[in-house]
Amino acid sequence: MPTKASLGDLEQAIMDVLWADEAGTGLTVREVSDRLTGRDLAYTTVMTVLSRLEVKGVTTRERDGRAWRYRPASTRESLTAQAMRSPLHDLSSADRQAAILHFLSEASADDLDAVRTAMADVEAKGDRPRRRRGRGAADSTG
Amino acid sequence: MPTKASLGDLEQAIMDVLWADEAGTGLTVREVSDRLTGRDLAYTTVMTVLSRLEVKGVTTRERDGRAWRYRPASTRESLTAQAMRSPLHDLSSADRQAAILHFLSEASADDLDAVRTAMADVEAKGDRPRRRRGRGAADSTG
DNA sequence: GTCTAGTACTACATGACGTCGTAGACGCTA
DNA sequence: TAGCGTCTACGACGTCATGTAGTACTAGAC
Repeated sequence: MPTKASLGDLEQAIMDVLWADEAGTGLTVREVSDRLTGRDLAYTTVMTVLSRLEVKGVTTRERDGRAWRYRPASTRESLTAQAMRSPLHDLSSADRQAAILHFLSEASADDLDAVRTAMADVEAKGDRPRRRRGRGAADSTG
Repeated sequence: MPTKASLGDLEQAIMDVLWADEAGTGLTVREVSDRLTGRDLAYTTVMTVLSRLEVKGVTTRERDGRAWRYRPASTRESLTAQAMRSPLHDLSSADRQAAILHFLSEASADDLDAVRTAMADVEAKGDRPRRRRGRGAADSTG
């Protein structure tokens, strides 16, 4: 898996389509292509990007007859979290702390709320080995 | 000012040198070049990268005789914080929350401590009622 | 004038991405 | 069995970011 999970515009747009798939059975190239509104791309373009995404490990695919069905390899929030973590990766502990402080000091009120809520959640889970599906923030996106 | 502040390896290494400059008066190309240990680069290579960094807005420079003195345009933590913020940029509020939750749920104990401390700090400073979208993204960072 | 140390400008390779075209395989149908 | 439509595999090309560096020009020091 790539430590760096930054995607290009089209790659991002295609991941959005994949993440929006309610059924969760995955989408064929044709289906992704049809749902990519606003862009008028050749079928092969979508296919190429989907393949690259699979090579990067961002999607998985299974055969469905002659076609492939693509699914996101991870949730949007997981990928986002990974992208947030990545800049911290090579820093010393002190630098990480400073960066986190900086990050929070410039965060919006909404984001700070999210952090508070999440911290409570994480601490609740960490303090006791109790397994409790909280608040539903974790499963909004498949 | 690029929203995206991801740097290449050499760019990063050069920023490290710049950040390590205690004097704070900035470094010339020659000085940066000399302090870049481990790499045996042509003077012009360093110069080129320093110029690009300046174009990107990551460094500033002032004349010192015929030479330029380069300084980081922002602190390491500021740039890192910006890089952490960037993946959240285009997400809906719900997705941001989910991503933040995910980020924290996989953070190390040290990082969680840092978050706690930072939260306390931030809250102490901004004691006003939340719910406000008061301070946004205004910083020297640019 | 000639050195020397800087800068400016140009260049080239590689890799990531966006964008397709072509060739070949598979299944259905006239 | 020959077509036709639908897929995939592979290859290609343009552009942009990065790493890397050469050459030309310039301002002081001798």
